[in-house]
Amino acid sequence: MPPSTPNHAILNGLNDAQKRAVTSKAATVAILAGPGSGKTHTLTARVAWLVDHVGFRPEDVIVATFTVKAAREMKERIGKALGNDREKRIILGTFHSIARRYLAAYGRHIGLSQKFGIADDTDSRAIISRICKRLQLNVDPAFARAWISKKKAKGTEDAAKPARQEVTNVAGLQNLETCYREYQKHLETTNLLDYDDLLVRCVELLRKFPSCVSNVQTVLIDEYQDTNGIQYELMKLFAQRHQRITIVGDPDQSIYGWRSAEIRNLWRLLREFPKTDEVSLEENYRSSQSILDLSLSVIKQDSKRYDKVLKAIHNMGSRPVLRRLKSASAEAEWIVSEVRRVLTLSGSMLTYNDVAILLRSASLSRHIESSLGKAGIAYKMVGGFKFYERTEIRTLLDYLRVIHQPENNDALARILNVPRRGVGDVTIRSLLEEAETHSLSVWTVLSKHCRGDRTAKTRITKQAEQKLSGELLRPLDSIRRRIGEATGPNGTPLGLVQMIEQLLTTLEFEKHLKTAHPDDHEQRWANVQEFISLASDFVRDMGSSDEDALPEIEGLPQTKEVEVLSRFLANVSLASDAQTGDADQSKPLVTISTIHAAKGLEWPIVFVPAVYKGSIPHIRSEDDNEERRLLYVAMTRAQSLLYLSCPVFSSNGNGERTVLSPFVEPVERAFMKKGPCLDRPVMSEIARILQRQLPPEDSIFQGLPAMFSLEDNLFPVDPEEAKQDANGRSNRGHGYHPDAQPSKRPRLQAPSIVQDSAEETQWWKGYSTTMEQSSTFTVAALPGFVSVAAHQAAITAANTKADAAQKAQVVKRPTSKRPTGQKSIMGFVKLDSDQSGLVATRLPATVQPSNSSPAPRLVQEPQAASAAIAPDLAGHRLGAGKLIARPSAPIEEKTLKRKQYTCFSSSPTRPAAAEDDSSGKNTAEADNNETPPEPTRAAACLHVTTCALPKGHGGVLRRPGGLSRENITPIEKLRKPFKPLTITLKRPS
DNA sequence: GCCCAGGCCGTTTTT
DNA sequence: CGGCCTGGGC
Repeated sequence: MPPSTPNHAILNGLNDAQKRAVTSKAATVAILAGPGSGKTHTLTARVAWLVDHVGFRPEDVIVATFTVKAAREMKERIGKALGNDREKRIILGTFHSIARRYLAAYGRHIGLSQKFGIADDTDSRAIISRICKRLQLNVDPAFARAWISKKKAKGTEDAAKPARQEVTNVAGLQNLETCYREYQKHLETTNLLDYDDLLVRCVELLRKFPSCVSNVQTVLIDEYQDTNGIQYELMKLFAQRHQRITIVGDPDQSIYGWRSAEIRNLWRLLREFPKTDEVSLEENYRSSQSILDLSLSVIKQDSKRYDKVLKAIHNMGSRPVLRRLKSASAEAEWIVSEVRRVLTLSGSMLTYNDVAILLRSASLSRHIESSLGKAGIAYKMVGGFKFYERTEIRTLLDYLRVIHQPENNDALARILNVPRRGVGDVTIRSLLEEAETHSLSVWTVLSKHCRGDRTAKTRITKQAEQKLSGELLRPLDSIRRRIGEATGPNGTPLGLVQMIEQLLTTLEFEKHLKTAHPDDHEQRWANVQEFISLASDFVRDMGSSDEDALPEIEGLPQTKEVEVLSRFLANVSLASDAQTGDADQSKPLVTISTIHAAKGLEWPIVFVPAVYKGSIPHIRSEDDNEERRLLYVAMTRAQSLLYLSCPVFSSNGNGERTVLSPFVEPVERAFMKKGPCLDRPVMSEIARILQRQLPPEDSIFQGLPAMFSLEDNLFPVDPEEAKQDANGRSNRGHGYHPDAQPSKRPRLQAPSIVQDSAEETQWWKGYSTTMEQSSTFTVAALPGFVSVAAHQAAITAANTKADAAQKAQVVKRPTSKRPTGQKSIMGFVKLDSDQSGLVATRLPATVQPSNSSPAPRLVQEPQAASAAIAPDLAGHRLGAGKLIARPSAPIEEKTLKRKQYTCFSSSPTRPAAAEDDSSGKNTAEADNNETPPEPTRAAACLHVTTCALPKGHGGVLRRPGGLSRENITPIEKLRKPFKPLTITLKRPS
C-alpha cells in the first residue's frame, strides 16, 4: 500500500473503540481487550498508524510480546499493514529476545562478556541442584529455583511489596540466599545468563546508559497482563525518553502468575501515568453468544475480578457440551467420533484444521494422541515436547555450546559421555566439583590433565582419558580455532552448517544413534537432518536481512554481533519451538495444545478434555482463580462449537472417581449432555459465525460414509449406566476400551490391550504425526491467528443490520478520550491520596442511576455483591490479609455517568440481540441434551431418504447407524474393524 | 569396593 | 524422558 494515503486504509474495518485506540493522541494508552475483540488487529493498526500517520521511524518503535509465536504473528501482520519490509526495522520480539539484543550490543558497558550464553531451564536446574548438594543446603532445588526466579522477576522498584512469608525459618531463608549467591557466581564464571537475568541485566544497562534507547519514540506491549515486575521496569526504561506506551491486555486472561506475572501492573501503570487513555474493546467477534455466555458465567465466579462488558456479535449458536465418559481413553475416542461427526456433517466446510483439543497439561495428550493415531487423523502437538529438547538435538546443541563457550561446564558435563566414552556419572560429578572448588572450568581441568600440565584430582581411567582427548577435546579445539578464521575448506570461515557436519563425522553420530537408540535411530537421524536444515535456514535468513540489529545511535558504538554461532544458540534458547520450513500446509491437522500455548488463538471447534478437579484446577496449582482464568481462556478459544469433557474414572490405574471441576460444576446445567444435533439450521449458523459457505444439503449426505452415526450416541451419556451392563460391555458397542472397564476385572484387560496395540501399530503406518516428526508444522501456520480481523471486516461489511443495532446500543463517543459510557478502571481501583500505596475499592454493583447527586460512597460492606477489593485485587501474589478499602478520593464524575450496562454485563442486554436474529436461526438453543423429539430429527430423516451408499463400497451390509438404538448393537460391534473407513469426505465424483 | 549400564516410574503451565 | 534401583564388570 502506498505510504502516502495510509490513514484511511489503516482504520478500515475497525469499530469505534478500536479506532479510538488506534488513533489516540495520548502518550500512554491502555487497551482493555476481552477475548476475540480484535486485540492484535488493533495493536497492529496502531503500530501502522504511529509509523505511517504520526511519522515515527520503524526502528524507533519497540513492540514486545510474550511468546515467540505472538511475536512472529505480530511481525507478519505489521508487515502486511506497513509494506516495504519496514516491519523488519521495528524492534519487535519477546521481552527476552529484545533484552538479549540490547545486551549483545551494549552489554560490555555493564561488564558483560560479549560471548555470554543463555542458561536454559535444564541448565539452571542442574546448577542449582548441584549447589544444594555440594553445600548441603537443606532446600529443595526446585523450590530454590522458583524462589530465585521470583526474586529476580519481581524487579527492583516495587519495594513496597513485603516479602511473602513462604520461608518461615530463618535458616531456610539463609540457605536460599546462599544458594542464590552461589548460583549467580556460577553463572558469572561460566559466562551465562538465565532467562530472568536477561531482563535484570537489561534493566541495569538501560538505567545506567539511557542513551541506548534514546532513539525510542514509542513502546507497545502485547498481553500486558502477563508482565511481571522486571518487565514492567523494562517497559518503562524502553520508553524513558518520550514515555509513550501503549499496552493491550485482559486481566481475565492472566495465566502466567506462576511466572510472576502481576495483574497489578495494570493499576500500577494507571497510577504512574494518570493521563493514560483507557479504551475498552467490548465486542467479541469470535464466538457464538452461548459460548461467550457460558465462559463469562465461569469467569464471573471470581468475585474479585474487574467485571467488564463482553458483547457477542454473533448469534446464539449451539450450546456448549459437557460430556461425561467412562475413562480417559473413552474420552479420547469420543472426541475422535465427535470430530468425525461434525466434520462429516459439515460437508467439506470444516476440516481438521478447524479442530483444537486444549489441555491443562501436556501430559494429558497421551490418550488423545493414541486415539487420533488409531483413527488415522493427523495432528500436531503445540507446547509440550519441543524439537530442541529432543536428546539427539540437545546433544548436538551442547557440543555447539561448548565450542562457543568452553567454560560452559554444564553443557560439557552432558556430553562428556555421549557418545559413550566410559566416563560415568560419578566421574563427571567429581569433575564438576573439582572445577567449581578451584574456580576453573571443566574444560581447563581436562585439557591440562590430558596435556599433563596438571593432574586432575578426579580419577580418570587411561582409556577414558584417551577418548576424551582424542574424540572430544582436540576435535572441538580444532573446530573452535577455525571459526572466523579464513581457514575453512575454501579459505572461507567455517560456517555453522559445516561445523555441525564436521561434528557429525568426528563423533560418528549416526553410529552413536544406532547403538544408543536401536529402535528409533532412523527417526532421530532424520531429526538431525532437520536440525541441519534449520541451521542452514537460519544462516540464510541472517545473511539476507539484519533484523536483529539495533539502530545506530550516534556516539554509542555497538558491539557488532558477527558470530553466527552465538546468535544461533541464543535463538534456539529463546525460541519456544523450531520454525521449520513449513512442510505440509496442505495437510489438515487437528491441533492439540496446552491451554497456555493456545492463548490468542481461535478455532471453530474446541475440545477441553479432563475438566476434573486435580486437572483443572491442577492439583499443584497455588491459585484457583488463575486456574479458572485458564479454563476461561480455553473456552473462549471456541468460535462455534465448544465441548468440555470429563472421564468419570481417572486413568491412574485404580479407577478412582473423578470430581467435576468446581469451575464447571456450578454451571453444569447450562451445558448440553451430548453433542448437538447437527441439522441444517445448526450447521447454517455455524457457517454464519465462520463466514463460510455451507455445502448444499444433498451433497453433504451423499458423502456420508456407511454406518455413520448422525448423533453423538456412540458413547452413553451416562457412563454409569454402562457399568451396569451385564457383560461389561458398554451398551453402545464400544466395549473395546480396556480402561473403560470398571477396575474389577483386570484379567480381561490383557487381551484387549494386545489387540489394541496390534491395531495401533498397523495404523501407525502410512501417516506421520508430531510424535514422530515434531517439526512438520509451523506455528505461524496455526489457523487461529488471522481470523479476528478477517471476521471483523467481513462482519462489518455483511452484517450491517447487527451493526446498526450495535450502534443504537452503544453510546456515541467523543472521539479521543474515554467515552462517558465507559467506566475507568481507576474507578474500580482508586489511588489513595497519600503516596503510601494503592488503595482499591469497587463500586457497588447496585450503584444508582447516574443522576443521584452525591458522589457515591465507596462501599465496603461484604454483603454487597461486590465487596471492597484491595490493590492486589485479583493480584494473586499478595495474601488476603490486608484487604482494606479506604474511600478517600471521590469518584470521578465520569464514572457516574457511565451507562449501567457496563457494570452488569451479565445478562440483561441479551434478549435484544437474540431477537435481532431475523433469520430465526436460534433453534440451536432449543436443541438440548435430552435428545429432542421430532423436529430435530429432520436430519436423520433426510439421511434415510438421501443416503445412497456408494457403489462397490464393499459387500458387507452396512446400514446407517444412529437412527434407532435398538438396531445398533449387533452392527456396532462390527464398527471397530471399519474404523478407518469413516471419513470419506469427498467421493470421487 | 567402586563405577557403569539397564530397567522402571512419574510428569503443570513457559521465556 | 530423567531419576532411582539393582546387577555386572573393573
